[in-house]
Amino acid sequence: MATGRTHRPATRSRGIPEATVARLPLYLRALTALSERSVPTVSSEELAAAAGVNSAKLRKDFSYLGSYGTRGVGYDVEYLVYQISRELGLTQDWPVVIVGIGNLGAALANYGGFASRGFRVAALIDADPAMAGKPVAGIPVQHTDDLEKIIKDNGVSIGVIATPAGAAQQVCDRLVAAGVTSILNFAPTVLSVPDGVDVRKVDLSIELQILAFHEQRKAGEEAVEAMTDGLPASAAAQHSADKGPDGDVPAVMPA
Amino acid sequence: MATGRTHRPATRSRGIPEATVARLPLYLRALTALSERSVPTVSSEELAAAAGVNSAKLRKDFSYLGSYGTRGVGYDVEYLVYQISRELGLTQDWPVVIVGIGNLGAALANYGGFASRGFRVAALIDADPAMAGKPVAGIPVQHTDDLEKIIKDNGVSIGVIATPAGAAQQVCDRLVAAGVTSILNFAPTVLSVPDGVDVRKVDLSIELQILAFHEQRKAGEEAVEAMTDGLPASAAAQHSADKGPDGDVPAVMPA
DNA sequence: CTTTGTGAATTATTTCACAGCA
DNA sequence: TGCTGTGAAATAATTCACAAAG
Repeated sequence: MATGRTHRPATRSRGIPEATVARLPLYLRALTALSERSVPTVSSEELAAAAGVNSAKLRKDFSYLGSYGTRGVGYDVEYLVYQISRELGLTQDWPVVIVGIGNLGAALANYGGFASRGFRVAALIDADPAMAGKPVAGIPVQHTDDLEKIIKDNGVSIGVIATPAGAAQQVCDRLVAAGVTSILNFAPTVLSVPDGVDVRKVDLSIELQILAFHEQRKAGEEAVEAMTDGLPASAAAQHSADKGPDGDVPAVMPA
Repeated sequence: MATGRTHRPATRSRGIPEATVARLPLYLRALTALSERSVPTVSSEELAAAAGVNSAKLRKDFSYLGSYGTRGVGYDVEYLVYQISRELGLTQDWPVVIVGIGNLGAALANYGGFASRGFRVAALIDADPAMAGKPVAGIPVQHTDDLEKIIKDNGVSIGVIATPAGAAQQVCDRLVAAGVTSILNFAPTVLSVPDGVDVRKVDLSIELQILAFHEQRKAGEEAVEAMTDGLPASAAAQHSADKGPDGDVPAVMPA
């Protein structure tokens, strides 16, 4: 049973829709920026604009968390930051390991956003013996042989895979066997994992292909542009750009 | 009307659902692998397994493209590769520029997956004068001052932003003004763009936060595990892991 | 008078399940 | 027979639109 779960719509519910969960980080980022500017409260309209969604969606999203706003006023920025952080589990420390310290792995290790919110790079792991001991982003790279020990010693439950595609599944299997239950995969491969393990993928190549699809369509339409006939205007055509800037569905990366 | 569009369900239709479009690259990758192994045909069941989705979804997805399979047999690998490539617009060349050649930008420039399928890194652009002229991945970095000229001279319609968050919107505005209509944003910011411009984002930080959310839930459930009572087991919790390996919704990156 | 919170309506996506073609 | 293609049913997500709280 995929991450099993019993389920129950009953009572209070704790069933936050996946689509909502995916937007919480966006709200949190916008709120953090407001917090840094010492803005005390914000309306759903303003916050929605900052996060690039519409206000109805934002309010509905927040309604799954509880009633944290004040009618006629808006939301208390600090309070919301705390509530969302807690909901996302960011009030605790999450040690993360990055496996595969090539160009991308190094870029991820150097990426600041990590430390900021609950995440801490506990270790960098690479299969190349020549890399062992060399510091990347101030952290010494360790050899793959010690992967299991590193995971266990640091209590790591989240792993980032930035290896070549060919090595990804094997690395994934070892991470999972060692106790990792969440994986962020940058390798252009579909990983298979047992139930209870979450995988998210980031794939540049897929993203570019999706853009190419829409790009091609734009080009084709220029030609058909004229015929704005009054017929079945049919097909909605929502793709990305919802209202404003929006970014949308899934993500991807190299392929 | 996001990216405008007139549309017409009529006749053949050309309204491929966004969720389907997002999966086509996955199918294409799996098919390409089969093609390299000279596998002539594949069933929806096999291909679905390779792509990490279920076969009903795959067949439904393909049904939007047309009837490319043979009942009782399956799909011709080469033919499907061609059809999907064409649908995604990969049979043409897409010059791409990468703006912001830091750790990440360099990693992207070095990333092989680019060239493979229709995409070509036409130029690397950075604001640091010290970078100008230095080759990264064999391509000389050019200065931001020449951004507009580079876009126009190369007929670029897809831009990748890998700058710090603070510079992203400005770079985006210039790209759009110069003619770019599709943007892949790696900077942890919401970009605003005019209608007709597509933006997709890749955000490491958001992905990690989504994983943390599910991770936290897993931990919480261990405690409640026992009480499989018929009462308010509450919280649904369908999150990721669909059936098999699946990878799911949106994607993200640095924050 | 303003802005939240939320049922109800709408739209999108997934899954079922099976008729029908090769 | 085996497997595709697809209506119809089931789920999920979004948007509307408004009552009610401050």
